[in-house]
Amino acid sequence: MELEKKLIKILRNISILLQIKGENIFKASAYSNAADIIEAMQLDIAELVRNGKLGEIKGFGEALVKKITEFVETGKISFYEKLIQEVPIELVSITKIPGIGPKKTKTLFEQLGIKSIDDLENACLEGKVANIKGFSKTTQEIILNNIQHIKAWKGKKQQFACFQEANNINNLLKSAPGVIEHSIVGEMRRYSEIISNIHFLVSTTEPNKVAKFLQEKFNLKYNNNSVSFYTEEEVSVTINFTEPKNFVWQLHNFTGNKNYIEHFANLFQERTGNPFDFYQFPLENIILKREQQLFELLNIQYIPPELRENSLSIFKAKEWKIPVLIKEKDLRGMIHVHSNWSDGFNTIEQLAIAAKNLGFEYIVICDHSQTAKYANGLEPERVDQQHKEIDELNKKNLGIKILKGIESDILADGSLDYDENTLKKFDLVVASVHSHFKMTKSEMTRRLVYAIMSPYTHILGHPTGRLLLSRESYEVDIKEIIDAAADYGKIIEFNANPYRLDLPWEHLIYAKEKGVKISINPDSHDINSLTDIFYGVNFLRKGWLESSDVVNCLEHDEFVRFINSIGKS
DNA sequence: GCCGTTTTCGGCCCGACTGTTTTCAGTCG
Repeated sequence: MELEKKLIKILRNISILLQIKGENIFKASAYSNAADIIEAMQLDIAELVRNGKLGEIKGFGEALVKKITEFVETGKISFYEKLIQEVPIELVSITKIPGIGPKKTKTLFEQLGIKSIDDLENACLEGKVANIKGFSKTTQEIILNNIQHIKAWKGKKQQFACFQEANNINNLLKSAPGVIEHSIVGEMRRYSEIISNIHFLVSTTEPNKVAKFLQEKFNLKYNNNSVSFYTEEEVSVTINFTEPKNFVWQLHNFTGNKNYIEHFANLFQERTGNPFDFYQFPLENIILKREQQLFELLNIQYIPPELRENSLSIFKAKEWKIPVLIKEKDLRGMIHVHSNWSDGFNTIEQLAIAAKNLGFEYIVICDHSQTAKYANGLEPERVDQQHKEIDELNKKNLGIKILKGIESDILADGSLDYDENTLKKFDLVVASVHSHFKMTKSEMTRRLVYAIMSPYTHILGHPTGRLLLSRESYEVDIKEIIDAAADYGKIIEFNANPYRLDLPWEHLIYAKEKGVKISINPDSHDINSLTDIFYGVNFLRKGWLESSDVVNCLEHDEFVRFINSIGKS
């Protein structure tokens, strides 16, 4: 997939550069659209070029086929090479700043020669941006503010975006001379949503040998007991070395975060009478073979790595009250999936069969509602047509039940996107915010509570609206939202899209406390990302959820009964 | 640039918000 990744990036760059150049927007979109298709459908580009089948895929015309063929054969696209001579490639980074699109980027470049985010920051600080026509002091301040956000996000990645690199390093350590044992630790092992450092622990008696081996692959810094370096994707990596006798001890200590370790250290001291030492296991007569032994030694329950964030897990482990956390195989229902009726790539039948093959008993299709024009949302007439298709598919007995859902926009006033007659037709309604993000906290909270109160709402979709490392949550009192869901017996979504992971795990803990049921939903737009639901389970675990907290774990008939009971009381 | 076709070029992606205008261009979902 390396080839495709490179191509996707080039196509997206072409799209942005053409827009900066002032080309027809539809021409520019053709490139980003092609990139989206390659990504969503996981196309094997080299194979398609070889059999001459690329042109048969919708969205790939003569020009794109020619350029992509050139790319497969030479690794380059001459059109692109020429384009970046005309428009500096660095300008793409400026369009990533919220509120700055291609036109403003062009103006900034032409008038002030701004090419990079650093240039732009300096120009703002010098007050030059406010002097350009079309900009103002307020805009300048907003830009500066947004640059601060982007800088704070630099060097960080979403957890899933680090899998490949962590895996590569893992494989490398497997074959490295001198490595006795090794494990991932830190944020990755805890399943943090955002990763700032990929961290490994290596058991070895010959740290120099291991370091030398790694030195051949990476440009690294070597201190006594660790090496650090950056990957090609600019993620920081640390590898700590330890003597075999301290491996399990350090595995535990490098996994927990600071707050957890502080509380663990106190407990260790209290229960063993020995001072806590981060690197050396203080009890000389015991050799730890597994982490479990450590918890047994303190006479507390085993704490899974994803819970080692703070004192809560230690407190509960002392009381032996850590629950059996949800597992992938507990899931039975696939909820909130988009088909090609709105902005998805696959037909309902393809989605249903794919979900069945992943082991699911039922799937709830939730396309966009009518206000979401940009996503080809369904007007009431198309809702009827879609329901007819679902009825027919269900008659075919595909081996999976298909339910009629909708992802209804929550309008600015908190109402849903259809009249009652239409709303009654759905088996399930996910209500989500897709517009009017900039409201005051109290206005947004009132809006969401109003949507929760609707007798037709079953699930509140992506409750905070955050996009990891690109958009903050909108202003909302999330506790009040969870309280309202508890009061009205409504479900809250955990959106398993790897860029969302919304509701955040900290709030899942509160939702569980209040008895609110959670629905884990992939919000997928193609068959490949249905598996995001499995990725999401890790974060439900991080939020202390058990299978009994999650509606997707209900078998079909129970699920339908449960859904039907909502809003009727 | 792609698509679909009354096959050779017009439509495609709409509407709301924002900030800067004084009637609208640019951005975003």
